[in-house]
Amino acid sequence: MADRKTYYITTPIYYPSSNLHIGHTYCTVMADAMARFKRLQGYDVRFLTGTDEHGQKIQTKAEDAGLSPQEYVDGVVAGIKELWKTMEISYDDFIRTTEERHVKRVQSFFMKLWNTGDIYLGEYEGLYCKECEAFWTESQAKDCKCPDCGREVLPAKEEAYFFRLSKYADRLLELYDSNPDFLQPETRRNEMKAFIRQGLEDLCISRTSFSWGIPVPLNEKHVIYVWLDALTNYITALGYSDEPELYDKYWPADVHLVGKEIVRFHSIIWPAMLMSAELPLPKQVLGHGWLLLGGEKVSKSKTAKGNDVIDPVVLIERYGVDALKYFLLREYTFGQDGNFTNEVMLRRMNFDLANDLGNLVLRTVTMIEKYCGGVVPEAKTNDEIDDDLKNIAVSAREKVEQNMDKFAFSAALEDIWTVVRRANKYIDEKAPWILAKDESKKAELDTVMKNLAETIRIVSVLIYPFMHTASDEIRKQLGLWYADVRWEDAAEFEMMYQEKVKRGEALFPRLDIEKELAELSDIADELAKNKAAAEAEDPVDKAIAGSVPLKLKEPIVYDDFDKIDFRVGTIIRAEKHPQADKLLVFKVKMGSEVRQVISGVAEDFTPEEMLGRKVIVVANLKPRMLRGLESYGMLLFAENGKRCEIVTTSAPDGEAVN
RNA sequence: CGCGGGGUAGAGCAAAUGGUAGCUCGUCGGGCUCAUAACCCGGAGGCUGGUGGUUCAAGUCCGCCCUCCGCAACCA
Repeated sequence: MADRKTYYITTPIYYPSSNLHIGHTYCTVMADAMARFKRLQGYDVRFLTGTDEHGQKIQTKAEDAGLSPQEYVDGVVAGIKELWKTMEISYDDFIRTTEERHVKRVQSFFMKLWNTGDIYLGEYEGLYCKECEAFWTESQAKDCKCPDCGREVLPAKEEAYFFRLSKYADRLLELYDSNPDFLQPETRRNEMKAFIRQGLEDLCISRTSFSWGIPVPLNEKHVIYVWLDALTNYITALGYSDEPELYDKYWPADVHLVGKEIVRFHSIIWPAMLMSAELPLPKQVLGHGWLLLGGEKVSKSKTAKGNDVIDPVVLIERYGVDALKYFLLREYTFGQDGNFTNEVMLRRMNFDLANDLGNLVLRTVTMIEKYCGGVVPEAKTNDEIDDDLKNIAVSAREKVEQNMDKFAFSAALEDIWTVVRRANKYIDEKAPWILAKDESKKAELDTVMKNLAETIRIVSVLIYPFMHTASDEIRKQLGLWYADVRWEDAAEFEMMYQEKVKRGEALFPRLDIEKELAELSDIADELAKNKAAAEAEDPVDKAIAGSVPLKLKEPIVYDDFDKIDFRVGTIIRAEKHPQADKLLVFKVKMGSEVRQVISGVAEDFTPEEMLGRKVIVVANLKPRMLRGLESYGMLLFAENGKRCEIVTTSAPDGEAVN
């Protein structure tokens, strides 16, 4: 057998600092669909995913949890693998950067770059937090405060190895220009070009400030810092440097599928390192967009936001893997950000899957059972409508291929759905229930049933890369259980003969969207609570996790706040208002000025209790008459409707409060 | 002047190399009863953010303006 063409596709290796969310799922689902598509087309596919397990953050997290870093990542990685199993991700290899095969090959790659002279020892300068023993960049450490502990960070230096990234700027620009496909979509390429033009600095590739990493071969004080460790996974997983069989077969990769935020690393650092090592470059880097929640980026710390449940496991339990995959691939256009809400998801599932596809299969199988004794008949007639259906069904395959070549999953699925919709329309045009009433129309009725069966068979092939379980179920119902799914069959119309159909359960049950929304909302609340309970070792973290937003008045801007003049004062006289039960009349000394302020706190405090107390006064409030006496300001109290506390301070009288 | 991306029917999104602005949902009206209250047909609804240019022709190319949003070296 002649060697089949190979296809090597990768996802990023994910950072297991906690469980993965719908965004990671989105990326991996795309890679999986592509891998399955290429396999169906006959390619020899290799699909790699994995985890990037080293670094400061992991080390710290593990310490907090009282585990060794390895124990910690083992736990998280087990969860990730479980998720991919649930999602039916068909990866061929899962690489962990803590595996021996990776460690030794990274060291070998490091030495390769060292020997070319592209690595040198220098000094890393950054903002250092002593407490956390971590370096931060200026943008991370806002206002010179450590983003983790909030303490001050100070400029510091440490010895570090550097890679001569700057040397490759011109070659990278040339790569983009001579090979526009290398980096897609185009907007990402423009960004990278601009980034390179503003000047590349050499890249720090080692650290001494933490130890959870791969040791630098020449110098055990250092561990290899993120990029050289992580990016090389794409070749170490293939056996680079010591087991050439897979490497020779699959490298260079056809596609590195990555999120837009790490395009830079894959399209600048990675090719530069490969150039230095004189290895072939991947054929393509594709940067996809993000799923947004209410316009914000999804983050690992959220399993749900508002009412939207974004824990893929929950969604799969309720709606199934196929429905979730379909939604992710159909709803969003590759490369662009898209908004995730429960509602758009449920609508997609209902309209496309339940109403269009599921219903088509059901009504067809039902009619074949009813009108043809459950056996797919032969086509004995033909007219223009039949031809139109056949043409649309048979020509979809090529359109899907064209769109898949561009990673336009959404458009590819749309192509498939034009077939589904045409089939539904075909039923309406042919009205088989009328044909069935007239014995003389039996031949035409048979044709309709046969053509529908063939069309659905084609659909079952076309959707296979996206929803193989649904595809299998359709084929089972059509009596095609005996036949393998073959891509080329999607271009053939006459393939079925006397298959025995069998009506099954609804492929995609129709969802009551209102009801689902309400239930998902409850689940979101539940998840938030569980999360708070489960994760809280540190009482502050617990508080943060359990935090529920306060119900507040309309937001104000700083200028509004700045208009208020708060002053510190001392109550030097306190007495009851002669004409009001609830009011106390105070004389408040604020530095040079003494003024009268009336407060409605007579039910909470006696004049004696208030005398001599330090208070905070809203000093520029317009004076107001209260039962015949003027009040020149207000005092601050904390209150909950029942009980009242003075807001106080020990600062000198007259001072401004901000 | 840091870099970059958007602004298209009520909503959410599409529109290689410029050539009658499409899709899904919603809405209004109709059809059908095989089917998961589903399916099919038709209508209404857009000066494609604004403005000035290039062109026989601009959502698409160029200038300026308004506006929303990402990124700035460990978040898919």
